[in-house]
Amino acid sequence: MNMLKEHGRMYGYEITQKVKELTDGKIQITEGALYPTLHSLEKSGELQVEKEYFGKRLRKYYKLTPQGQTTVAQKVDEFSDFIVTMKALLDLGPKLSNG
Amino acid sequence: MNMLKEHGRMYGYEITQKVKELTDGKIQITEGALYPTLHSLEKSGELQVEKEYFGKRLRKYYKLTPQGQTTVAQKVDEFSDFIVTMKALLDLGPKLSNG
DNA sequence: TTGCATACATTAGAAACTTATGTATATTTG
DNA sequence: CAAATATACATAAGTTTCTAATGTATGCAA
Repeated sequence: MNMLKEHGRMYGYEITQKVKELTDGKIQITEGALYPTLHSLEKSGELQVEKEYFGKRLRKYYKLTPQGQTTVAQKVDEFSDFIVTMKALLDLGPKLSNG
Repeated sequence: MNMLKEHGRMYGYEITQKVKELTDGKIQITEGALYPTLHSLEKSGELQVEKEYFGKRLRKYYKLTPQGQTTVAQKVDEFSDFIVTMKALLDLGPKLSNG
């Protein structure tokens, strides 16, 4: 969801490729994980979908709703807090101080 | 497992309390998650157990085997890498640089 | 024309968690 | 002193969420 904030709108396959690219292949989002999640987020009003054809191939572009933007900001904050907590718990100071 | 490295040996209930304390209550390890994991790690040779009685109450003290120490170091490294990857993916530079 | 990439989707099975329950001892509090 | 809470172990049912597999179809390159 965070990427949608930065990229405006993206379609499923694009998300899998972008994440793979940005993480040097370390994180691979499988279709079985992604598509049900997108459907679920759409249903709960976090995402809005726009169907478009690229040639004869369907693309479903997803973008954040206002509600989705709030949720993203909140989730990213929570994740930041989690990292801070884990650094304290695992004593990860030196290795991560310069990312 | 990382805490075992630092504390030498700990028993299950102690682990739940220590994690709660070190994380200001943000992470609560439930018994249903902890005990099966400890049993599994013991079975796979990562942990060694020493049963002792404190009064009439049994305590099972767990400590890392040499194999377990290797595994901990490896897992902590993996987690550090993961955080670095996620910082890049989520653009978390400012908030966590001095986390 | 065969294989790989793009693009969607679902499903079976596995893994890992939460919540609830169970047993028993020890301590604190009203 | 009784009741509640804390200590200390453990298991089990149910949920969530992931991976791996499978399916359909188009586009492109070897």
